[in-house]
Amino acid sequence: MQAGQPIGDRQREILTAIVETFIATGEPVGSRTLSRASREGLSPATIRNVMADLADAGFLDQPHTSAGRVPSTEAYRYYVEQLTGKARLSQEDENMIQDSLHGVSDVQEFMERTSHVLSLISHNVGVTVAIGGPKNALEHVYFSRLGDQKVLAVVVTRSGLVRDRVLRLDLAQADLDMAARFINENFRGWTMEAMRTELERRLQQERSEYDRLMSSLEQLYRQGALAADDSAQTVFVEGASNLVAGEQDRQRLQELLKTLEEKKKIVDLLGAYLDVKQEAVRVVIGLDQALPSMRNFVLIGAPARVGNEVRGSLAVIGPTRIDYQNTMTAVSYIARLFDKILNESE
Amino acid sequence: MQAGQPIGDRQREILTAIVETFIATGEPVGSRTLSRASREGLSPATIRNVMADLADAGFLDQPHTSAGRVPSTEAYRYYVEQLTGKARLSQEDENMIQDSLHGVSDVQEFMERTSHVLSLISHNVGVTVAIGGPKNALEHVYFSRLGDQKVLAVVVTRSGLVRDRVLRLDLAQADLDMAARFINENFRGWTMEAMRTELERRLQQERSEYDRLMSSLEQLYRQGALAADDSAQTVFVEGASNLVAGEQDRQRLQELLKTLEEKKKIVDLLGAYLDVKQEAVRVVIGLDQALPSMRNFVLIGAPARVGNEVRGSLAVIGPTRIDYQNTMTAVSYIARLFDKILNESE
DNA sequence: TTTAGCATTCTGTAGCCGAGAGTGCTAACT
DNA sequence: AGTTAGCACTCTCGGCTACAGAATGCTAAA
Repeated sequence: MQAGQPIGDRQREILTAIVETFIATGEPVGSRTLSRASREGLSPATIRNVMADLADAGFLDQPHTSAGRVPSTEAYRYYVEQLTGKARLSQEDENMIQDSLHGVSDVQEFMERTSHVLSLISHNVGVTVAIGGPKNALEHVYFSRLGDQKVLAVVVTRSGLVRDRVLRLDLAQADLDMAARFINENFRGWTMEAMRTELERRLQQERSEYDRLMSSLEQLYRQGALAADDSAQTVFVEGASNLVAGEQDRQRLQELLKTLEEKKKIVDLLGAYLDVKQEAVRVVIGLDQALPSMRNFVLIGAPARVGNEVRGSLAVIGPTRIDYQNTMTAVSYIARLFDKILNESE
Repeated sequence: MQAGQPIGDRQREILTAIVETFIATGEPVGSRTLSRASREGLSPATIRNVMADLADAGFLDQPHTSAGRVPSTEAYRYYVEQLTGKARLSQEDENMIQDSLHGVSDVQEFMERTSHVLSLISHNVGVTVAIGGPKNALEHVYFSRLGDQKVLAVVVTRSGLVRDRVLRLDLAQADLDMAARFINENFRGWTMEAMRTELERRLQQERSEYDRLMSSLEQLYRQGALAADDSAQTVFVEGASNLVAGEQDRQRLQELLKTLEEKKKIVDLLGAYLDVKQEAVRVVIGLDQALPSMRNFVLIGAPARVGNEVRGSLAVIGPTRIDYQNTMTAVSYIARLFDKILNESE
């Protein structure tokens, strides 16, 4: 068989068996083991032939001459494509999710709990990012003078997301109140994005005449009082301790944990791979492209949306040797749940 | 020398040397090494005698017959007591702290960054807890109906802490506004604690006559709309990856990381050991009392206060073999900085 | 009181051996 | 042509031994 050729039935079957056995045991798979497991009762020798072909085609690696075979990155990709996706969550896992997420009503909390429950179910690292999208509708703003040069700005969106930030500004409470009243009266219900462009337009236009209100607004706007919403991303990483069992090399383990501690990298990772437009669960095999420390790691994730609006993303990060089927089902289940639960509250 | 006796000059000197060498190298310390390092030029034999005494007194352990000595828990305690505390932060560390904490103006953010910078400086785990104390003065409340059965409650305190929570309640926006206005007009500037007791009193008193406002208030109060402030503790744990290098036993390493993931345990730990009344840095040697997985671990922490009010706590968690002097100075430095920086903003 | 010397004890590493597992190839079988 | 049995070969891993190195404890001398 040539490298890169499509593979036949028997090869597919054996490849699948190898991947599954390796995922289950973590040890290189030999022809004898496979022969015993195969329901067609093929002899080890036959299987060896097939394995040699698969190895030529780049689906199998061999740690050393006389060891069994280990699935290559390609093999995992192929395996995942084969997966029917019609598996169901175990009752136990489903209960766990329901218990954990029941009654939650805001994105932040949902994401926090999700990362936890994902780590429990997958026995790997659960990762979630909550995003305050620019499409959120403004509900209410509130400014409060804290002291010299300090102003607290609170923005509440219709979906219940609350963002606060402290600005360096010296405005009197009266001016702040005026500014807040202006915004609340004029922009309630607008999306954050629209509100900001409109506000900017007005500021431009009326800049000439010196106006107390406009001046306050300008200052607040420039300091980002109203930008608080978009790029605010909160990252939750849970279950990093699960990696200890899987990773033998201490050096690598440490790098791995360190990477997970860098929130920004996590945001970028999810951002890069989880296509916002696509709803389905995405499986990315071979994370070392993005994060060198994550050689042999995979990402199983999905965007979390309410209706058409993306509010964050959820994923499991784990070694290639992960239970794809189960993890995918769990991720997809929770992504749907997200929509269902949070849709009510809008 | 009897166990429990006070120790003499030479013994103290040698004990200190042992502790310091062990902290530096991590290997059991032998008499020859010590003899070479000792500036008095004592012979190994002499030192062996002293070491035998110290071992009798319970300050030294011996991993096995022909190994060097290792400081016992008692030895660390003694060592820490000896520490003068007049050490200064290295310029480098000081810069790192200043860069990291400069311009921060709220407790949450301060704590988040502190845990990070502490982990960098100590090469161990930086842990902080931000507390919204009951003594916080109320600035403003805001209620918003989100949809069926859902109400968003936002509480802002004078110090700029913002707490939001979603309640299951079915009240009209008009009722919510009325309730909010009532609270804002009557209780602005009260401490959360005082506000709640007074509110409860009034609710008791006027329960008989059915009043729309009172009913709304009661429902909000019962659902914890105003309790959001006290027990709200946010935990930041940073630098767990540093433990990988130090801990050999994988099993233990995993337990350790798992423990650090349980936020509640961390809160309890800091709560139990950091005496609110005491200002100084506290060093707790032997954390296994509280957390069995933390055998051979120590806590170096301090309460974080603004004026007389405690707003959180910060600490480093690491193995007994930690740089006490430097860590203590850093913790104490940041604790003072906390007061200084945040005092301005009130 | 301190030191030198020495027998003793324990660890860690290197090397060796044999068992076990697996492959690849060839030749026989269906 | 596809499948299987047989066999030589390779590589890992666990156990065992031997040995060097580091420290100790004790005794006796300075």
